[in-house]
Amino acid sequence: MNKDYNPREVEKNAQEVWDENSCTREKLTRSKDKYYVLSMFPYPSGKLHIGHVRNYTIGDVITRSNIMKGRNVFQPMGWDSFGLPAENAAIKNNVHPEEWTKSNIAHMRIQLKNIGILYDWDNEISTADPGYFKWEQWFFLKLLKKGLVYRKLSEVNWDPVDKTVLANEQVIDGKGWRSGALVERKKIPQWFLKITDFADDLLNDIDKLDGWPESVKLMQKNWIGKSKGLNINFVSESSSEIFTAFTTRPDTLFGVTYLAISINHDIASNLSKKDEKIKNFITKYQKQKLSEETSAKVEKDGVFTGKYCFHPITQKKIPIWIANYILDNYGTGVVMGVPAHDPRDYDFAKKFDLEIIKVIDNEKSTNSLPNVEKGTLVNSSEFNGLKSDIAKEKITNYFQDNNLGEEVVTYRLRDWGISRQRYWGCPIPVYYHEDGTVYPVPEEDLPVKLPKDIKLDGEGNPLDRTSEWKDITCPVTGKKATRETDTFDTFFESSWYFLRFLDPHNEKEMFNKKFKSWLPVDQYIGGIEHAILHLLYARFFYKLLRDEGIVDNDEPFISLLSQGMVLKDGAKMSKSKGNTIDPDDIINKYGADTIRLFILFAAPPEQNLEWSDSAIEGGYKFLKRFWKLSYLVCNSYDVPKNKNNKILIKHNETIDKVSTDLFKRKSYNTAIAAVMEFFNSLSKSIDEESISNEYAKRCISSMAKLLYPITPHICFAILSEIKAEKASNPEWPEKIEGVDVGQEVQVIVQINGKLRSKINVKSDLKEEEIVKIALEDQKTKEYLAKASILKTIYIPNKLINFVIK
RNA sequence: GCCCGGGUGGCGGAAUUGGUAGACGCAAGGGACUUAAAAUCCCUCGAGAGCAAUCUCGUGCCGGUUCGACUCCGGCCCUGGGCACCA
Repeated sequence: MNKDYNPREVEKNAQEVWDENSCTREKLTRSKDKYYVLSMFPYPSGKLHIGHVRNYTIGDVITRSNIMKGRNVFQPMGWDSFGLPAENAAIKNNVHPEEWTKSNIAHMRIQLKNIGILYDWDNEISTADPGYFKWEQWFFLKLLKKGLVYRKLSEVNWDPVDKTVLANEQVIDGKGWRSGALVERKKIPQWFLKITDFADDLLNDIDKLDGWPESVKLMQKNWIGKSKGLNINFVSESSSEIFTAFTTRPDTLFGVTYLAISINHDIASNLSKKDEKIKNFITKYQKQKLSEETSAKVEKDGVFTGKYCFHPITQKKIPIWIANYILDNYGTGVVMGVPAHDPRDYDFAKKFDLEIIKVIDNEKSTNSLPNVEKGTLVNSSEFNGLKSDIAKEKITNYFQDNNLGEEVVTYRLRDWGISRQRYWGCPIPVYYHEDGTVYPVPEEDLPVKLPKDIKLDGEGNPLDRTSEWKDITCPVTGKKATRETDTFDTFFESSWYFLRFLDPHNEKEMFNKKFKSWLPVDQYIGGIEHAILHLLYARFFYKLLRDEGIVDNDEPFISLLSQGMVLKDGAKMSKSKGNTIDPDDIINKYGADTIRLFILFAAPPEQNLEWSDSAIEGGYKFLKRFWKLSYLVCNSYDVPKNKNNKILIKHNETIDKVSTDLFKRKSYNTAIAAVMEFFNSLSKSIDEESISNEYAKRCISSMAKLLYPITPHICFAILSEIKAEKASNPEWPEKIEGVDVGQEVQVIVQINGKLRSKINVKSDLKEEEIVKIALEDQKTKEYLAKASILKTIYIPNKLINFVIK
C-alpha cells in the first residue's frame, strides 16, 4: 500500500483480479440462491453518458452487496444495437450502420470495464447479431401461426420529398428534419401484435408486482385504461343510419347538443364524396397527426354534415359534425358532444355557437363551465336529483332494456404496431407472392439477414430499393416473390433479451429450459422514461413466451428500480445544449470510485440528479482521507488499549444503518452519509488515541466492507492491506458483540408540541419513570410553573409532550 | 390537455410509521501550516431579535385535520418524465 491514494493504479490492480476470477458458466449451473441483476442495456450511441453510469453503478451496488451476502449473482451486459441513430450516422458520415455500431460497442465496452462493474462478460449479447435476432424471427412466426399477429392499414409520418417514413422525433414543427417538407399522414399496411388480447392479463398481474414502485404500476394501469361505458345508438333523421357513440359518462346524456365524428370514420369519407366542403376539411386534417395530446391541444375545428340525428331519450334533433379532435383508435370514433362537461367539447361548441346545457350540479359548477366533476343531475327529466354514479347505472340499464345501446368495456391500450420502414432493424420473416398472399419464411431459412450492400442516403427504405435482396423465388412454390421490407420495432429486441443473456450462444433454440430456474429477473434497474412502453412490452412478451412453454412464470421482473435522470443546470443533458459530461474525463481525473461515489451520494436513485463539478471533488477528498487513515492504521498506529466503546457502538449502528439502506431501502445516499459519519468519529478517536490498534483495524475493515459495493477498487486495496481479510467480494461485516448494552437514549420534551428540553434516560425505563424524570427537569419545570397539565403524550424512546393550558 | 413524479439553507440533499427540520456533503467566510501557492487541518455557516441564556419565524403558495404536519386532506403555482416511430 502506497502512502498516497493513486486511483489509476488501485483500479487497474483490482480490475485485473476480477477479470481473472469471472466464471459465469459454472455460476449458471447452480440456481441455489440465484440472484439475477439486470440493468437496462444501452443503445450503443458511441459514448457512455452519465445516465448510463448512474444506472450501471446502481446495478453493481446491488450485485456486489448481494454477493457479499452469499448469493449467486448473475449480472450480464449487452447492446440494444438496432435503431435509428445508426442510420442517421450512416446518412451523415457515409459509414455503414453495422460498422458504426460495432465500433461504438467496442468503445463503450472499454468504458464500462473502466467503471469497474462486475459484469458476466462471457454472456454479452448484441441484438443486431443474426444469432440473436434469428430467435425473435422464429418466435414471430409462432405468433403468426397462432393468430396473434395481423396486418392492417395504419398511418405513418410521410416525408413527401425524401419519400420516406419519419419517426416522431424526426418531425419538427410538422416538417421533415432533413427536407423541411410538410409531413403528411399516409396509410400503409403494417404488422401488429395483439397486445389487446392480453389487456386484462397485463392489468390484473400488476397486482403481483410487489417489488415495483407504485407510481410505475399506476402509470401502467392508466395506460391500459380499462373503463366501463355505454355505446349509445343515435338514429339519423334522414335515413336509418345509426351512429354509435361511446361514452364513459352516461350521466351527462341530457347535455348532448351535437354529435362529432372522426375524419377517418366511414361516414365521413362517404359524405366527402358528395360534398366539397367536407372533402376539403378531411383532406386538411388528414395530413395532421392526431394523438391524445393533439386532440386536447389542437385548435378545435369542424364541419357540419347537414345531417341530424335524434336524441335517444328526448328525441330532440341533434346536429352531426365532423371534428378534427375525435380519436378514431379509441371508442367508436363517434363522440356525443357534451359542452358543459368536457373541455374539448366546450371549446368546440363555443367556436361554432352550439348549445351548452348544464346537466351536472356540484359545488364547483356554480359559475364555471366546463365542469368534468361528478355531481347531481339537473335538466335530465326523470333522472334529476340522482348522483352521477347512480345515474350512470340507471341510464345504462334504461338503454340496455330498450335496446338503445349496450354496456361495453373499453381499453385505452392499442395493439402494438411492430413494423418499421427502416434498414437497421430485424427483418420481419415473411414474403409475398405477386397476388399479395403472405408466406412465412421456412424455419430452416432463418435468420433472414440484412443485405450488407445498401444505399443509405435518407431517401426511401433501403431494403425496398435493394432488389437483389428483396426479390426472391418462393421456396415452396417456386413462384416469384418479394420479401417483407419492414423491420421490427426495436422494442421487439429489448422485450426478451434477459432470456438470451442466460443462454447467449445457443444455436439450436431461443433459450434452453435448464436456465428457466434463473427467471424471473430478481432486480431490474433502468430509467423512469421506460416506465410504460418498454416495461409493458417486455411484460407482454413474457406472457407470450409463457404460453409457448418457454418460461414458467407470469411476470419477468420481480423488483424494479426506476432511476431518475441526470440533469445539468436544471436541464436534461444533451448535445444540442452543450451541457454534456463525459464520464471518461471524470474517470481520468479522479478514478472510477470517485464517480461512483458521487453519483450515488448526490441524490436518491429514483430522483433526478443535479450534476455538480465541485461536489465530485468532495467525493474524491473523502476517498483520499479514507486511504490516508487506513494507511495510518495499518502502518504506524500503535495504541494497545481501548479507552471507551462509544466508537464501537457507532460501528455497530453504522452496520445496521447501511444494511437497511442498501438491502431494504435502496437508499445509497444515506448509506454513504452514515459511513462518512462513522469515518469522522473514527478519525477523531484515532486522533485522540482513544481506540486500540486492534479495534481501529476492525473499524477500517468494516468501513471498507460497507463501502465495497459502492467504491470497490479502493476497498479492495484497503482490505488487501489488512491481510486477514478476503479482499475480493468479502463477506458483509459483522457487529462487535457486547458493546451496546444498557444504552442511554435522548428523549425530547415538548410543551404543546414545541421543543423545550431534552433528557437522557436509560432505554429500558418505564413510561412513569421517564415522565417523572422529565417533570424534574429544570427547564421543563420553568415552563410548567403556572400551568396545569391537560394531557401527557409519550412516544417510547422518542418524546414526551405535555399539553397545558 | 391527460397520467405519474418532484418543490426543504447559497447548492445537492437528510428527517425510514404523524414526533428534535436542515444529518452527510459542496460552496462561502475566518484561522493554522508555508517565503508563497497548492494540498491538508481547525472553526463558523436557515432568517430575525438579544451582551447573553434564550426567544420568534421558517420545508413552493392558500386553507384544513391533529397535542404535534416537510410528512395526512382540499385547492392553487412552478418544474421533470410519459402520451404509442428516440431509446
